[in-house]
Amino acid sequence: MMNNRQLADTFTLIANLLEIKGEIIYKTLAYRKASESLMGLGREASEYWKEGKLEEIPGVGKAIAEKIDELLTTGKLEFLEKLKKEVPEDLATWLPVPTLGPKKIAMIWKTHGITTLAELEAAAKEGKLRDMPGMGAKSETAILEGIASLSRRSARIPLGTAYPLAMEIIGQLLNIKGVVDAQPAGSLRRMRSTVGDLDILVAAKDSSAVMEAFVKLPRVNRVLGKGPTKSSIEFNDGVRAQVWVHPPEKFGTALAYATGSKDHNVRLREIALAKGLSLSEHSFTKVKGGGEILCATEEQVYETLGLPWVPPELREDRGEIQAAKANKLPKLIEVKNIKADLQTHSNYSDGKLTMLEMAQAAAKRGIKVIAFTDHSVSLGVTNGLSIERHKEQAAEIKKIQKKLGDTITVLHASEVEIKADGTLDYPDEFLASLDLVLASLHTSLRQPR
DNA sequence: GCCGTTTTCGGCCCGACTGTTTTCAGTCG
Ligand SMILES: Nc1nc2c(ncn2[C@H]2C[C@H](O)[C@@H](COP(=O)(O)OP(=O)(O)OP(=O)(O)O)O2)c(=O)[nH]1
Ligand SMILES: [Mg+2]
Repeated sequence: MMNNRQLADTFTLIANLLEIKGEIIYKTLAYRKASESLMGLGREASEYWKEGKLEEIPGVGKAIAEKIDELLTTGKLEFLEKLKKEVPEDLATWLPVPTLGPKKIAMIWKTHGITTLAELEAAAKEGKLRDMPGMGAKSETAILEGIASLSRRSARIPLGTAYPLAMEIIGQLLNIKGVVDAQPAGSLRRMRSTVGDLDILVAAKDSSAVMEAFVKLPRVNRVLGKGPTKSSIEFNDGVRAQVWVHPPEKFGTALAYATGSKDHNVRLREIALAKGLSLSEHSFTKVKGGGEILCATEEQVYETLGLPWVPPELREDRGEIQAAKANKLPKLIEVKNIKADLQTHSNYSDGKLTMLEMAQAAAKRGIKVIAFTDHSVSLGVTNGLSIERHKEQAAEIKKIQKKLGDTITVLHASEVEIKADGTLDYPDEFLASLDLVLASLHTSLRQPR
């Protein structure tokens, strides 16, 4: 049975091949949207299917529902098999090459009859691409550089790695004369768990100094583009970053744009159009008769649209527009709302800090309850605690509690191993003496059900 | 191909940068 990812991959492939084929762009868009929608779906599409409700999935209409049905029933799709015969599947592997899109790919394929990435590289090296219409020596070199960049290109970067990197760049940009503000944008500001690149927005009257400094940052491997409003770079490790510079009086529209997501932006722009306004990163303009509204803050952007400000974390076009319209945006849980940390490891097992250090740090962050859930005895690699050592730990926790008074409540707990036979690591009588017990699996994960 | 309290047909966001081009197409954000 195909899962959502496999279905999504199938529709992305269809979109890619259709685009190379030269199909109506909105049709390819529909397949792409359906694919994205499947990726972000909370439930398996097969469940909708069993209930006969496939068309309730956003972006799925009659035609795509029928294709999902065929894929779930047979595991195959006649439409795609036929399409692959018209447009070789290999061509889709060219799309990740920067500067190559569906139009150029189709032209190169039809002119030279080549389909694999290796053939493309060879053709470019032989100088066979430069004579085609709309192409020249530079575009040929760009393709070769693009192919080379594919191997350098890192996967998406975890937020925890990307955020400090971006803040470091922002720190350097803030030092530049004339820079009023610099903020993380894109998926970084939306706090996605991984980001594809580092997007940064700078407020400054004049952009040239920022652009010059940006492309000369340490460890820049190549400059992908450099203009008066936008520049982008690739670092040696393949990580990409881009910066936009807009004047302070446009910072609101610019930040809304740069924060995205793309789909959220499109929704905002549609709402603007319904009000007779055209929204871009620069401003709102009146569709009839002209006239411009500048927004220095995001609040002004949303206010102009008749919406409350939407937290970046929600800007994914996953229902937040509807919620905003109805004034029913959820109140997000923030770090300051966290009152208890009930899963921690101290240096009693595989943690690095002492319990006192951790309890003090937690108290400093406003946390009211901390539970020490060090590993249990059978997890030897983590220095799991014997019952004897638990007694020491209990005594130490008493001392810590005394020292810290009522600033924080310290609980004596354990992350107890569930062993291969399903039993727990300690006898029930001992578990009953703990304040809290977590049970978890670390070994023998491949047993039959 | 999808979608709809202004539409069941006719729209579907809008602009920057590059390289090629004598005014714009393609790609990308
Ligand atoms: N209006 C509009 N804005 C776009 C479009 N594509 C991208 N943007 C805006 C919103 C994005 O959040 C922002 C940065 O683009 P990115 O490609 O870096 O996307 P994002 O950072 O959201 O995701 P990522 O983790 O980088 O894949 O640019 C578009 O087609 N239209
Ligand atoms: Mg990004």
